[in-house]
Amino acid sequence: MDAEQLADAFWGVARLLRGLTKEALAPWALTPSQFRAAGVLARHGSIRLSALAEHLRIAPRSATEVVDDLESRGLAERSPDPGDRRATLVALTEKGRALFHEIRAARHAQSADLFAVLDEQDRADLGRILRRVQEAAGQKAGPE
Amino acid sequence: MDAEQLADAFWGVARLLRGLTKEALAPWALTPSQFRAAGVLARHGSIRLSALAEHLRIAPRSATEVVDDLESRGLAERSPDPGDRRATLVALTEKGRALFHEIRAARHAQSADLFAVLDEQDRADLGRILRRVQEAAGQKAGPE
DNA sequence: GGTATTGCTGAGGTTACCTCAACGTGAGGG
DNA sequence: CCCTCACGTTGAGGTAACCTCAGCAATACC
Repeated sequence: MDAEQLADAFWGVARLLRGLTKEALAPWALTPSQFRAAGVLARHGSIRLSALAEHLRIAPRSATEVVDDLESRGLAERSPDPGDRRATLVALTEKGRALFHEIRAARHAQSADLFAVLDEQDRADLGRILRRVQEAAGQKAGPE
Repeated sequence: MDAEQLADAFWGVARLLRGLTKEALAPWALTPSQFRAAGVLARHGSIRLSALAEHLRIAPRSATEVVDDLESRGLAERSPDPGDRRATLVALTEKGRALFHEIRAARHAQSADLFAVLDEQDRADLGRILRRVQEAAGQKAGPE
């Protein structure tokens, strides 16, 4: 199996997954990048804007923007970092946490559907193979 | 292996591939979308703007833009469709074809590197599994 | 031959990023 | 103690890659 074909097959599935995420997000009018940010906040609790940017692998300035969006919708809130008055901490509000978990469940159900055609063996193989590719490329973490 | 984890592993590898393409394109200052369009033109020869848009799965108006870019760099050219004076045919120039093949070779080498950690069995499994997921989702073609 | 449709493009909008410069704050050296 | 330098965030402004909507030819249909 040739690398080119593998890459092609890859993009096909990637497109499917992107479609699913978009679909799961549509009812709540949340954009994928807002959802990703919410995911980081859900995992890490109250963190600095710059730390959020690092997790998302975007520039700090861009994190400001995503947080603005989430904040304007009451899903996240800023608070001053008590230990350093330059810094701002960001955290999900109760509403944000609830929405995040709701969407995550919907998306989970969808991707489960997508991969449901694979038997347990194939799923395990797929996971193992993907991880090996990532590790070999010196890639530690997935998309946070 | 849980669907969520599979999706995560997936995005990790997808990000790697995206990085590779960007890297291969950088020396020639070609954007990914221009490269994709060039690929369609390389495969299909002289086609209508609207047909190009379909292959790329973008709006016709957006194809106009990509073709503008390629044309301004001397990589593609428009010509009137002899059979329908409303339509415009687009094709790569000689220069465009040469550049496309050069970049394609570079990118091929890179993705071969990325998948080189896998043995033949894993590569075959990966290809088979990805295809099955796509077929089950009713997805015929890869990204043209 | 009048009406609907098709193919392209100008105008203008959106999303998700980016860089650069400014501003307040913190930290280390003399 | 103060001065300079580094850090954290944000305003201003830019970019790529899309989008829709409206307009203008040219074609197709009845």
